[in-house]
Amino acid sequence: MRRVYSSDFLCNEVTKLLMDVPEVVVNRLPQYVRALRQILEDGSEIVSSQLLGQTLQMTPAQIRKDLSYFGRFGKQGRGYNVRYLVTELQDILQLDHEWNIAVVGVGRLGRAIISYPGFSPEGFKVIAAFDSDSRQVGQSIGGLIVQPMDELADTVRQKGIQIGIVAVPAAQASDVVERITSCGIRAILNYAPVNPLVPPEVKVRNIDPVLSLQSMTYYLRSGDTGSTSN
Amino acid sequence: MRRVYSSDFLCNEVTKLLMDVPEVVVNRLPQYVRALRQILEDGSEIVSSQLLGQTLQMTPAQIRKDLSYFGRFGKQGRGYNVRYLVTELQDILQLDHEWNIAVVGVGRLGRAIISYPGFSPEGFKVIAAFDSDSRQVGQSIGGLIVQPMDELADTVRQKGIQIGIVAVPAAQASDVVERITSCGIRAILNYAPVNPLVPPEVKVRNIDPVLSLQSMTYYLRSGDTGSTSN
DNA sequence: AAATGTGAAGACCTTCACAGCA
DNA sequence: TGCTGTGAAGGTCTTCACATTT
Repeated sequence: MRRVYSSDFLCNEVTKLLMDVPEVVVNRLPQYVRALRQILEDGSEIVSSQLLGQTLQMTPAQIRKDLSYFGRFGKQGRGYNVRYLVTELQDILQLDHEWNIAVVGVGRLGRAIISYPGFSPEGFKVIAAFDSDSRQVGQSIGGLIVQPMDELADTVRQKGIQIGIVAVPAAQASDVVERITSCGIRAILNYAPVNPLVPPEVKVRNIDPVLSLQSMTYYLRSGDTGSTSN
Repeated sequence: MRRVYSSDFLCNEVTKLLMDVPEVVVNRLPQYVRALRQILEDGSEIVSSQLLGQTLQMTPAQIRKDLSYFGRFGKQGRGYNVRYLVTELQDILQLDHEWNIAVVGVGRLGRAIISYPGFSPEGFKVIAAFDSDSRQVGQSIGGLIVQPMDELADTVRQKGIQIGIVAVPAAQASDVVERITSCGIRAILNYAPVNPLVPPEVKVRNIDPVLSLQSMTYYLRSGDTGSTSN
């Protein structure tokens, strides 16, 4: 009944990519890429899960298990070829592509994002800016002319924009996210202090420093470092 | 056999606070606070876990379980008194305090953080700024005079600074985190693209938009929305 | 009747430990 | 020998489902 190639066929790398990989695992891959690039810069061509784990404060087992979702990149007894592993992970994450980004909202925060020099070396290009405030429209920010919101859909299509960054006040955020997703954009980096509702095919990452601070203050109880005196 | 007060005594709120609450639970509390404040503004005095769950895209069971780590705040058959629940959660998270913050690194990013208007309404006050570059020292940014790094320890002590924000380049981040923690600071918001190693009593929250983008691109595979054609 | 609080069950993720290979 | 890749075990978090209370 079972055909000769079925086992290998079902387990090749293409199929692995289509398998359900836990999202926590995917979220760690960029950290691996960053650490591996650093290790390469420091002159090592080979790395063990042990050593990589020390660098990233993770257990070697977790790293091996994570990588095993995508293929068999190591050599038993030796470790991983750093150069090879980096390129594989970059492929998996599609970091070889260039990604075009539109920023919506050009207030203080939006301007800082547009001028942030850390995106473009990683292949993330902010190539359009939008604002609903007509006084902002037409202004030049970091080489971009601010466009009105009703040009969003056309520009996304014409310029091949795949990622949206939301930098508008909380009150407008849900509407803006709705407009962005209805243009077919499936990845949103959201700086507004709301957790927008999106269709299941859309990924959102929220960046919210106030929430981060508010969860840390829980642990800032006076002299206590975790031990109790019974 | 069972003494009248024993159960209540062992389960009072002080004891609950000392129990080990999962960190994921603590991380959700600020979201509850934000949503509850909004609900209050919208005019509701009572809310059910059902309704709160809809707002936050969480299951009602999760909300009830999370809250149960800290006390019994609801009334069966009625729901939660919003005003009461907000104040309880604010107490738990210590959001009634004012928290003093030092920003280290006054480059583009550090300046944006110092001038960010979203911290202070939430009780987070940036009251000092430091930089290792002597050309920055002495400059005024958002009303703060940039200080040299060797004044860090004294200023932290004198001004009662409890939180540090790191906004320096990756290469300096580990050193800066080390200096900050050695001043006794136990909460760090890190904008540098590294995951610094800290003693167990120190909490770090990393804010790294590039990592967020790099994990989303994994999912941006062409027309596929998750279904396979067999 | 309606909604909480919570043990128990289930899902998910991490770690272990070892077979297998260089 | 040394290190990977991986089933199995262990641990953590989420969800279920219902007794309980208003």
